[in-house]
Amino acid sequence: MADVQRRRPGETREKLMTAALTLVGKGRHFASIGIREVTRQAGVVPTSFYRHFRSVDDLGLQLVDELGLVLRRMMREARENVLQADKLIEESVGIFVAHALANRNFFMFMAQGLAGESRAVQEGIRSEMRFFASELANDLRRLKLLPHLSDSDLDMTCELVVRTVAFSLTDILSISPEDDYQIELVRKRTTRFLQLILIGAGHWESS
Amino acid sequence: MADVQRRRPGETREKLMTAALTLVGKGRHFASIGIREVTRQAGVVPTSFYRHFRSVDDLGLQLVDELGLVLRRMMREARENVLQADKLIEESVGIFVAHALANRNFFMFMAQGLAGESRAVQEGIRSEMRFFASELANDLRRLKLLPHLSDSDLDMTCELVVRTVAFSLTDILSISPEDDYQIELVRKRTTRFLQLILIGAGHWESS
DNA sequence: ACATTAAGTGAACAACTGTACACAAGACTT
DNA sequence: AAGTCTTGTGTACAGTTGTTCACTTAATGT
Repeated sequence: MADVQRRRPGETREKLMTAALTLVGKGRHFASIGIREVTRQAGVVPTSFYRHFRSVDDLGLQLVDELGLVLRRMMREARENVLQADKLIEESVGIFVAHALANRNFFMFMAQGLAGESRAVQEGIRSEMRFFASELANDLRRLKLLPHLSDSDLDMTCELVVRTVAFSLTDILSISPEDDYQIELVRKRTTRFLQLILIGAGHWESS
Repeated sequence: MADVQRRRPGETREKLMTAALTLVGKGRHFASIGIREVTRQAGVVPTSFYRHFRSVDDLGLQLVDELGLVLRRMMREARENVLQADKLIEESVGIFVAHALANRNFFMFMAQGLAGESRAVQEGIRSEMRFFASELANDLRRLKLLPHLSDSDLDMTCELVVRTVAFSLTDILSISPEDDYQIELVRKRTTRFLQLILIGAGHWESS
């Protein structure tokens, strides 16, 4: 009945994934979302879900993959726009905040997943963060900043940077997106956090 | 029927709260826990729940209060045992890790709540962290460490310290509690994070 | 000593959940 | 042109959920 199957392939799949993100964006926690709820939000019959995902956790895993793409886009933009080293931190934080606001639902999913129910999702997000940190370390190495640090100390520093920024996510996401003033506060504070860390790294002595 | 009401007052209430924590400890996310599930775990009839809590979120709020007590106990122990300033970080991290392992469920609840479903719980945990950070700042002020920092810069530093430690929670809690080796790794890494931050604070110039 | 309250119980119900099954029709392969 | 695969649909069902209600009994206050 109705119009069946004149959609482009993968459309329902996308609809289901964005539906899940939408629910998360509305304040629901991913762990408490059910199959019927997602399909309802997506405007699809519950059975359709199984055509694309084994379970909600499975959908979560595929969301992590897409999250990886979002993070890579952000990284690329940062690399293109951050030119002078002296404004490096400020600009990077700015780009991060902008992306966090633009992809609010995605980053909410990320923040939730760090202590979420599914071990696999948890590990996936953690792994994305590690990747991000190692890329950051490569960039800093290439730019010859912090040249006195050993590789492992540089890795440690970048790990700490990434964690600090990730924690700021929970700040940003708990603010109403229109509250520019609060957002600005978080931006400044995060910048100072990173400055503090990099000053520490500058004076760190790799034994 | 059965033996009714020869328990001491508040016993069922406690049973319900520990039941919720137990479920969290078993890997469930707090946001996905229902009333019936809690009462089942507590060995109590579903209706009893309403005698003590309005909803699961309400129970969560009361858990946050108890979490505050746990954190204060930890703080006290740290204050009593950390004597020489040079081992301050190492010992503090050690005490933290020990408490995280001893009160695993509580700290899991805390980690979950930071990006949880209930706004109130979220704000509660955040507020506990702020309190902790400000107490830490007071201690550092009293000990005359970092005397060159302005009050607000010291606050910022302590905030960063607390966040870093809190993030380590997700590391610790994702490790099997018997895996001493991995725990030791997290302990060492967290210690280095804090050392890096404090070195940064040592060279920070409050404008 | 008696009335009130606090804290427990069991039965009931409508709403919702995940999942299985049989079916339809466009898309792809040969 | 015919057959297979993929994707979407509707129906069905047993199990679970939150919540209400009427009840019992120990504890408490006067």
